[in-house]
Amino acid sequence: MTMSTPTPAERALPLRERKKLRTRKALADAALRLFLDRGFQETTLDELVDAVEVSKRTFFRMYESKEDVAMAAELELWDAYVAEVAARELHGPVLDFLRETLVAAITGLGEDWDRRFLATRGLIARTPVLWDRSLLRSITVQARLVNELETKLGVDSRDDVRLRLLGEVSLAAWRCAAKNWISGRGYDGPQGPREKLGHWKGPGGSTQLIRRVEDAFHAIPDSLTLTAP
Amino acid sequence: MTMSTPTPAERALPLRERKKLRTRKALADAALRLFLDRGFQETTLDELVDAVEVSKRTFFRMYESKEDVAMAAELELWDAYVAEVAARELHGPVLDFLRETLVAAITGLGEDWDRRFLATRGLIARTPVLWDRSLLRSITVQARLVNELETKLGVDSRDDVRLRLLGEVSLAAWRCAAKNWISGRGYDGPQGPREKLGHWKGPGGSTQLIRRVEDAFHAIPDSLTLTAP
DNA sequence: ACTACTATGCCACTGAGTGGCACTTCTTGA
DNA sequence: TCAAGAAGTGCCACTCAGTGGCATAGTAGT
Repeated sequence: MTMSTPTPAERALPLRERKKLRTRKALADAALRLFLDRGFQETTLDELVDAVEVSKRTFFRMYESKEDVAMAAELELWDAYVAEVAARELHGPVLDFLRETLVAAITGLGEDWDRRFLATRGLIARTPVLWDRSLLRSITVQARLVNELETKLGVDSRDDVRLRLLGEVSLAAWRCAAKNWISGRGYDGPQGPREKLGHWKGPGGSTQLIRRVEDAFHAIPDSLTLTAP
Repeated sequence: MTMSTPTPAERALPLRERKKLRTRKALADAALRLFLDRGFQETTLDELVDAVEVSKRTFFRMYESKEDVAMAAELELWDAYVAEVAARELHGPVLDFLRETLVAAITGLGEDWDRRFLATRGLIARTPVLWDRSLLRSITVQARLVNELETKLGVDSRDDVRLRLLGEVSLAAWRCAAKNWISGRGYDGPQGPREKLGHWKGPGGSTQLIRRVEDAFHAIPDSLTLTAP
């Protein structure tokens, strides 16, 4: 386990918690490295656990499954998203709220996350079981979001359908955005070429990801009226 | 393995195929019975396989996983849906097309399916792993649908986002519909009380399911403009 | 009947995930 | 400062889905 200079936030936590977070992070880092190197299926949990010098039992106290540790970066995003939704005031169109909040969550995660997430999505894209799990997580987070929004709006179960649909649509937009972000490098979205933008965090960076997200959200109304000749 | 009077469609198939389909069905039936009786997690594959007097190896030639055999009825629906989409002419609003086709697929599956599907959804609702798997399948079918629609429409990858979003939204509507169908028995949708309808296949029948589907699809445009005070 | 072919059975094996208990390490309160 | 007590960890045996390989039995075509 490598030592690193603890952030102020870490310092505030009791020693026990800090240690726990450190092995948690060590597991995620080693997992990403091993999986990228040898492949997800090809790497066994025992190998991962040996590399971090932790028992398998401890691993399962940190992560629910082998898939989850590979997608640790994505799980961080979802936690940030839900927290952001809970923290923000809600008024105006809910769909806009969900988009803005998602963008805010991405922005708030920093550059290190940026790199890890890019690598993670690459791994997910070429590993079917991870792809499935990622899909599933994106739907599960929708339930958490809708739950939060219900409290905020105080809706009864009658309006439920609309709210749930809205959650589904938002996460659907996310999935489209994330897919395009990884696969389509040379694509200029409806907002025109990117060179004019000025500062952005390089190819595949979170700035590009955010643009994909906004493109996808903006495409929603049009998609509903899509008509065949 | 119980014998039953073969339908004309079955008679057309070679003997080998018929046998295969029969064990396939026997597995699905026994699985549903056992899982409903003892619970999904509590029943092992070996027990199921023993009950049908088939080897475990054979089981995995029929179904991909333990989850899949429990959701056999749902898989039938998805196959029917995709087939229906492939068979129909496409013109007019694509969202309407997807709704109508889904309704047609449900209608075409018959009363036996009706009963099995109701039981299946009940099982899914109280079994987390099945719930997850069902969610996943509903997203996977979306990929198949979009694929089919792409061929029909001849769209380039630029329009892809809209088409994919449309697929996502449709399946999202389905998930809402299916959830409400199982959980909310006493709920009168926006189309008014049901007693006036005349013929329908009883509580939880596919006629009710279809109404849920139509309600959910109709709620889509409204949900997008949902606004907080 | 003879030959493809293909579905099935059998069996050993992998590997994720769990339960239980002993052990170590941190926290807390007197 | 030191003794509980709590929380985290390691070890080990176990369950059970899912797979690979090969022998066998039943089916289709000639």
